[in-house]
Order: sequence, then structure tokens, then C-alpha cells
Amino acid sequence: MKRGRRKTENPEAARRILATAERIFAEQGLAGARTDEIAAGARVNKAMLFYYFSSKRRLHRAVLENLFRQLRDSVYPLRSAKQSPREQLLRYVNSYFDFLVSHPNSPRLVQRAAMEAGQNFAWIAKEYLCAFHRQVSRVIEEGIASGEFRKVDPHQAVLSINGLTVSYFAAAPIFSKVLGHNLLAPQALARRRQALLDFLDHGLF
Amino acid sequence: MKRGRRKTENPEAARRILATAERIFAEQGLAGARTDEIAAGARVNKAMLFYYFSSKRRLHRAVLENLFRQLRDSVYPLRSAKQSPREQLLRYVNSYFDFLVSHPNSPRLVQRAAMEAGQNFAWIAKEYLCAFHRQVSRVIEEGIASGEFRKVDPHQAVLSINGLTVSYFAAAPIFSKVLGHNLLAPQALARRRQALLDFLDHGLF
DNA sequence: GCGATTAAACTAACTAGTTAGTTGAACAAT
DNA sequence: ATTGTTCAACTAACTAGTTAGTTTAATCGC
Repeated sequence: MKRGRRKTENPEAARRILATAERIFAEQGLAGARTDEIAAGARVNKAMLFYYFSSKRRLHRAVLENLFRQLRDSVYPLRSAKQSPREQLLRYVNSYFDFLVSHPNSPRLVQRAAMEAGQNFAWIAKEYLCAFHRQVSRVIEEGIASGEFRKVDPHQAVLSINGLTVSYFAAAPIFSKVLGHNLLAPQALARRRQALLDFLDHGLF
Repeated sequence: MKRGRRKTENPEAARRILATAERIFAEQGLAGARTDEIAAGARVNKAMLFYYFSSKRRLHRAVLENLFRQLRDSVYPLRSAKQSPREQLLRYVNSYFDFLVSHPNSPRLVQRAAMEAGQNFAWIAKEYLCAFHRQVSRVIEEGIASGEFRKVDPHQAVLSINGLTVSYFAAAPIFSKVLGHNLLAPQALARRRQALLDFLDHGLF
């Protein structure tokens, strides 16, 4: 029998660190983020980062894992009901869009990780991105087979859909500044979703 | 009359530094790049970076300026001849695509700079991106007016075209690793260009 | 032509400041 | 008492930027 205080299953401090790290890593990147800043943002002693997450790299990895887990849980149920490929694809794009809206740090984190093209992201790509890619391209293949979609290269289509969806959010901060109005405001988001679905509608179906 | 050694018009060392910096900044970002690594890569004493470019930040800025100047010079002549909006747009997308192929560092540099959403990139966005944005959206407006394009939100369409074009190149390194074949190989690029134009064709026209 | 002069190009060694990560002690809950 | 948690202070390694001085080559007076 264990004596003394038992380990908290999900310490408040660790959650705060993770949340702050997500924001700072999204803003500054892995190299640009400062552990002191993360600690200060989480209102926690710096040593706590290393107590809970061992190293900056592992913290970064934990942030990505956390994000992709949420992404999978909220977007993944792709081929559940008896839906047509078109419905499946639209549901996928819509829920992906919703996810990006509710997780504003995610696009920049993922973009950054993808660009690093390095050691610590390859496994995530294998574990999550590949699964998504396969799922979506299968839906497209089915749609083509059933005559519902145009004859497109499914592989390319997946990349197009992805770029079309994510790039808006990744560039939103700078474009908001330049264009003078907030691209992440509800109205702007509604317009974007509309345009995205419309574009897809004519580009694919 | 001036005595002593004259200034070299375009010093070999400075060019090597700029070229290496472009690569390293694209790979590692502004914060992740090491001045020592850039100097070593350019086979130059580290002090030369500061001799020619004053600081890491200014070097980074010089890299971006250099890139955008080239981009403008090779892609900008958009509304020159008497071409239909459709032809103008296709020419723009094609030459942009060509530029990305011949400048493999550019997408990651720009993506990174855009995500920083900070002080040092805002001016570039104002100086170059805005001009591009205005030009392209005007072409789209004309296309809609002449009935050649579908009735789309020009603003959104520009962002879509941009995302569609750039995101492929930005993500190419990691996807090449994951998918197991080089997305920047000539064959893959040809397929991508095809898919991009096809998608645009049906999405817009 | 030729040595003296001057400014540009370059270098090795250094510095001041930063940063990820550590430590050892204290605290709190069982 | 024991164990998970928190903290202030510390350190070893690193990094942007400097410095003091050397080399190279163009220009001038002769």
C-alpha cells in the first residue's frame, strides 16, 4: 500500500502550463519560446515545467499530442453513419473548420511543426496526419466511383482541401493587421466557411 | 578625389551570406537560426554577418526583401497585355507556381514571417502582399463582371488561391517524409500544377 | 613604374547577456 | 514520517554581437 500523499491525476499546475505553452509555442515557435515566459504565463515556478514535462522539447511534444488527440476526437468520426461521400466530406470539412475556430493556436502550431520537417514531428505525422489523409482520400475515391465527384486525383484533392482550410487560419493574424479588420471575427469566419464550401462544391462535385 | 580601395559593388561574401541565411532561416526560423551556423555555411567569418548586415534581424529582413523583390519582378507583370481575366489569372497562378518551384525556401520563409504577425513583417505585408492582393482581386472582379467567372467573394477567392498554391510547398518537406516520395520532384510538381489549375478551373470559372 | 597612403575586406579571440535545466530545502497532505 | 509539490537561487552552456588588429587592393604623388 502506498503511503503519503498520492499523485494528483491531473494537477491544475500542469494544465495551466500546457495551456500557456500551447499559446506561446504557437506565437513564437519551439526555438523562439522562452521557458521563463511560459512559466510566468502559467503563474508557476519555472522548475515546475521540468518537474511535470522534463524538458522544453517534451513539453512541446505534449502540446502537440494534446492537440492532435482533441482533433482526432472531434473530427475523426468520419465514416460512421450511412452517409454519401459528399455528406461525409462536407461533415469533415465543417468539423475541421469548427475545430480550427475553437483552437486558434492549432494551425500555427501544426504549420510550424510541419515546416520543421524534423525528428520530433515525424511520429505525429505518421500517427495522425497519415490516418486522416487515408480516410479522406478514401472518401474521395468512393465519391468518384459513385459518380458524385468529378474525376480528380484524390491525393491532390486532400492536400488542396487541407491547404484551403488551414492556410486561412495560419495567416489570419498578419492579414488581420494588414487588411485592417479581424479575420477571426464571427462574421468573417462565416464568410470564409461559406466561400470554402462553395469553392469545394464547384471544385469537386 | 577619394583614395584607397573602392567598394565592391556586390561582394561575393555578402551574396554567400544571404544565400545561406535564406536556407537556414527557412529551415529553422528567425529564432531557431544560429548566426554561427549561417557563417559556417557561407564559409565566412561570423563577424562578416555583422559587417555587412548589422544584426541577425536585419539579415533576416534582407533575406525577405531580396525574396519579395524577386517575386515581384517575376510574377508581378499581371495586367500587361490585353488578356481576358481568366488568362490573366492563370498566368498569375502559373508564374507564382514557377516562382515557388525555383525558390524552394520562399514558402517557409513567408509562412514563418506571416505567423510571427510582428513588427518586422508588417511593412513587407503592406508593401508587397497588399499590392498583390489588390491586383488579383481586381482581376477576379473583372472576371465576374464580364461573366467569365462565377459569382464569388473576390476577397475570399484571393485567399483561397494563395492558400491552395503555397500550402503545398510549405508542407512538402514533411509530407515527403511521411508519404515516402518526394513531393518536389518534377513529376509530382507537374501533377500538382495540373490539379491546382483543374481545381481552380472548376472552382472559379 | 613604385612606394606610401588610405579605405575596404577580413579574422581570431573575446564579452556581456541569455537560457534551458538543476538543486536542495521547504511545504502540505496523508 | 513519508511523499508529492513548490520555490528561490544557481549553473553550465550557449549566443548575438564586439573589438582590436591584419590583410588586400585601389589611388596618388613622384
